[in-house]
Amino acid sequence: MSTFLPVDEQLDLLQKGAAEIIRVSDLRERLEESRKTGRPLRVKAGFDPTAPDLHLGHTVLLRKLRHFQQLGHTVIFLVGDFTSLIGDPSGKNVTRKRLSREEIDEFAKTYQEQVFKVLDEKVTEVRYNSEWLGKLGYEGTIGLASHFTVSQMLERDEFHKRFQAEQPISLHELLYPLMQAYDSVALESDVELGGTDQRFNLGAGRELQRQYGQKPQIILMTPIIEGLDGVQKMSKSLNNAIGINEAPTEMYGKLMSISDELMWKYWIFLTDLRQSEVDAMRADVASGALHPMAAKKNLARTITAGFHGESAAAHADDNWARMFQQKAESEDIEEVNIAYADLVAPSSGQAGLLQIRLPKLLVQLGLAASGAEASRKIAEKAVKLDGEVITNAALTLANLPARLVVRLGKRAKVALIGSAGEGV
RNA sequence: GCACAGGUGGCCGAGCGGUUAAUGGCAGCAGACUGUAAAUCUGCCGCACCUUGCGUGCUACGGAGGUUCGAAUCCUCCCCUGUGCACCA
Repeated sequence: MSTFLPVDEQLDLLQKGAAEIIRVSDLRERLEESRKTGRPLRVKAGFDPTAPDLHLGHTVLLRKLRHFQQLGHTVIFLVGDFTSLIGDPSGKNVTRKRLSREEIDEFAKTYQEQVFKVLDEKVTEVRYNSEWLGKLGYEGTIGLASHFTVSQMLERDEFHKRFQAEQPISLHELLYPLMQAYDSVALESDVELGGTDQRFNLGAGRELQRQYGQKPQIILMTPIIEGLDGVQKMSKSLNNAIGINEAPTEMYGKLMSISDELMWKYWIFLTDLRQSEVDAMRADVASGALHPMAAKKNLARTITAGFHGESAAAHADDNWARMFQQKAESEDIEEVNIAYADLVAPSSGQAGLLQIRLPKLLVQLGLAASGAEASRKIAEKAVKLDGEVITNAALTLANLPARLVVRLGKRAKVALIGSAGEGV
């Protein structure tokens, strides 16, 4: 049953956008064997069910998994629930609290909802590593640990750097690579995918499989892509990420804000275009045949459509053009109901005058983090009310149920100020 | 357990008794510029209040006390990190 594509075609797709494959020749060999016997490859990728808020950086890996699925191989979505069960006090989080079974299930569920925006749910095998790690016990753990030496562990760049910098390394952190490696043994994986930052852990899997008499898995590493700033890796905590659950207009707008240089990477890692197609487009921009902004709009639209559909992407496209190219207000800015009482100065409640404090309004709208910050922004002439720059913190309203378009920098919101306690 | 070196604002890192809400750098925000950007330049970058003033008050340099007119800076105890030594059923 040779339902698999010729090996060269499979390799062409799989190699696109991969940072590194260990080793390509092994992958070819294994693909040939699979095609001959009709046995799909078992392709594993692990996920911690702790931060179920995926961004485009995560989708680089997911897209690659999807490619394996498209070629008919078996993708195993491995939930690393065991590490969460025992609690992980690593890094700066002093003590990440130990999660309950229910919490893990909840996280895993929301994780999968997001993952299956890219992966095909019907053909994905979902597994939990507590299935085998939970049974290992102390004895099993020691046995596992005996396969590695301390200096092997310290070869890991992360550990090495921390050791050199006299930063703390908790003992249990050394055990995580072992657990991940054992996952590969338990699943008898043919291929494991991970980010380039996972190199060490992925390699540990190969090593351990060899010691357990299995053929070592092939490693396919996907690059860590830069976030909106174009320098640091995309990460929610660095505030440079595009979440896959973000609204179409947000997603589109953020994509438009990346640098031209970064755009080409996004084309390769976040769309299905082949390398040759991207190269062609890049040549067109270089020659002046294609405006870089047009290429970027196309990118923003393509990616947005992948998560929200064509019509939502088209709408985001129009909206962006109106907001930034024509400098008009967005069609669908968020409206926020605010109680009048929350906007007046606590001390001077002047009767008759509908006077409010603008800083309070900005805070209520979420446009400023604090009143002090809002006051500064007003002084900087960064705040616009219905299109007019405002420099005075005190604001008198004409009548009470009021509607104001408030803009601070790039962001704008509509304030609906109600009369009494509870908004409009 | 002992010794030594450290713990400063989101991060890195100065300051080591007083014009210090605390030099710099990074990150962030805003303005200008532009093709939306990026790069560059400029301003801001603890919180609250209003009289928006080079205003008033509060909070802040691991924690708790203490010395002093005055402490991030000196003392005591405690907590945490690293390094070395010791110990190790």
